[in-house]
Amino acid sequence: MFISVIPALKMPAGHDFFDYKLEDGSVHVGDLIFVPFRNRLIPGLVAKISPTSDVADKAIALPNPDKILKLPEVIADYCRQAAHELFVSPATLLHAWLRVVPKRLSSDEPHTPYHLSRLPKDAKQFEEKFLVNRYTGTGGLIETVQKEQANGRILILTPWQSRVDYLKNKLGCDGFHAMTAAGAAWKAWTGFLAEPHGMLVTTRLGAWLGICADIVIIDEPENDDYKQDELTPRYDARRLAKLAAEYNPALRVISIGTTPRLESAPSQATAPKIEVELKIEPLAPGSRSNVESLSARAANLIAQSIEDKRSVRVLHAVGGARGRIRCSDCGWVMPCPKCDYGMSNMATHAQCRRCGHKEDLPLACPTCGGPDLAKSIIGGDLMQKQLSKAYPQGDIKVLDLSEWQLQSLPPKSLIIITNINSVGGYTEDVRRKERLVIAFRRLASQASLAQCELLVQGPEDLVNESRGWLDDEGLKKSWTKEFEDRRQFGYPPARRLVKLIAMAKAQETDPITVELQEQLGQYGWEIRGPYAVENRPNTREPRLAYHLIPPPELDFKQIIDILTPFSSLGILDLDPIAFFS
DNA sequence: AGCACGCCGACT
DNA sequence: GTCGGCGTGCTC
Repeated sequence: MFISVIPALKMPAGHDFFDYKLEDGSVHVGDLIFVPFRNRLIPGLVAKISPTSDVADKAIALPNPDKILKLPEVIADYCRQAAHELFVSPATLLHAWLRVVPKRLSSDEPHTPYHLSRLPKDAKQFEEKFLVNRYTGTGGLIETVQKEQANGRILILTPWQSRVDYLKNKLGCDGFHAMTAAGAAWKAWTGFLAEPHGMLVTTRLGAWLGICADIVIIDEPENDDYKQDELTPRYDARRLAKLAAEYNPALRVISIGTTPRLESAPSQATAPKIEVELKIEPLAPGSRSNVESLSARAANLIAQSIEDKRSVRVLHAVGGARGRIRCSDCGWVMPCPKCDYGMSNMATHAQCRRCGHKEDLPLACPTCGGPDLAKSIIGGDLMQKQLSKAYPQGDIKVLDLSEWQLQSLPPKSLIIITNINSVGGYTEDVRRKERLVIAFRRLASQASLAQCELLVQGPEDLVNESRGWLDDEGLKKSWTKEFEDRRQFGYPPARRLVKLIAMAKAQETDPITVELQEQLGQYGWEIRGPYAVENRPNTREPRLAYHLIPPPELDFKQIIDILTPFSSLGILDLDPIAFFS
């Protein structure tokens, strides 16, 4: 007997199985076992059992292999298909999923996780809900979990680590994310598999476990953070859940969002109206208060709230003391010596927001000798100081975007967004509006649930438009306009755009462009680029990004098959989140 | 001979 | 992607 194994290690695309000769003992497809590879034992997934092997001469003989876990048989095909779509080897994907397998395993006899073989009566495989109160509301996540608990094993996916911790507590179950220690994470997900009615909360990291579940619940599916866009493999947890449902027809996927996504087909979904006391304040030079970045109106509302003994929360995306270290005389900006990005003034030191590098604060401008290096937007720490001084008796907190995720809003407080432009986080221009609308609706929902008053400052056109985003009609209008813009410039979701990232320096006649033009251009593909990837730490190799736009008649499968031979050129991404980096 | 380094190809 | 083998060239 020969067994074909997917080893859990990084390996270039093109490699599929490694065969071993089974001398005695029994294994099944889906078993996770230890196999000898080079000079070590590594975990591997049994993907095929066959009496013959094409590489019988190379196959190492295995006497009774050590079993780690038993997983459902279908996981082998699921892993191979997902790897195929991602242009990586199944081995690389399995390695990314399993991460660290403990050296010492518990002595329990492993058993295959049981799951349903068909959909429960009257259940739909895909359900989509849109709610302002996604967690504790009627039909919300917590109610859904309680209702479905009897129906099998439930995997809950959420975009952020802080949400994992929040939902774990709310639901009283286990969970893990990238910051969970390896042993604890292993225990969490293997424990989930051991229990037929298990519950687990995780981020995109654990999305593959959906293939072992009966129900996957996706929290805030409109959030881009479901997509790993920095490392390989660049998988999208939402796609993995959908693929798992194709391989396990009994798997149900329930999505609970607040804002329908900008999609390639006009969405039929209705966005729930967010009822919130919204005040908008266009940023104008004349309306400053004595606190930088806050308008006179904001200051008035703060004073009023303090008087009424209400809390105040200010969302300000810039951290530290100053966003940049900029000379007020000549405009010099302190660059990071490592990656050239502008450094931020963190009060005690200068720090690069991109690569984290720290430096001493300069005393004067190295170009002109000017002493004032504070000509830049105020940071949250300095704003907090100014506010605490102005309103010493009030409960005022200035929070940046990441702190905001960890805080719950005091009921009936005053919420101030210093600049609506910053709530979507850092994004390339193409997707700025989309991210902004989704983030704004999320913030407005939070404010609505805590019955807060919301003051939004920002550029006049944006703050004026923002009120419309709160209801379905205004949102559809914005999405229609946004979709039309994307169509005009040939960006997703209006057109499919495949990103290729290659390790190469820009040069006059680029060999990759020549190859792509020759091989794809003549079949109706449009090739754009290369674009030099900016802001790379100078210790890293330079990279080039290309856009490959397939002719519209090709479907997803055909595109993958055509592009597979090009995967050796670099990283291919069928569904990129960022286009130029 | 002993060692560092870099290139190349195989890994079952 | 990673590791080991092997050739090269430097030093003792």
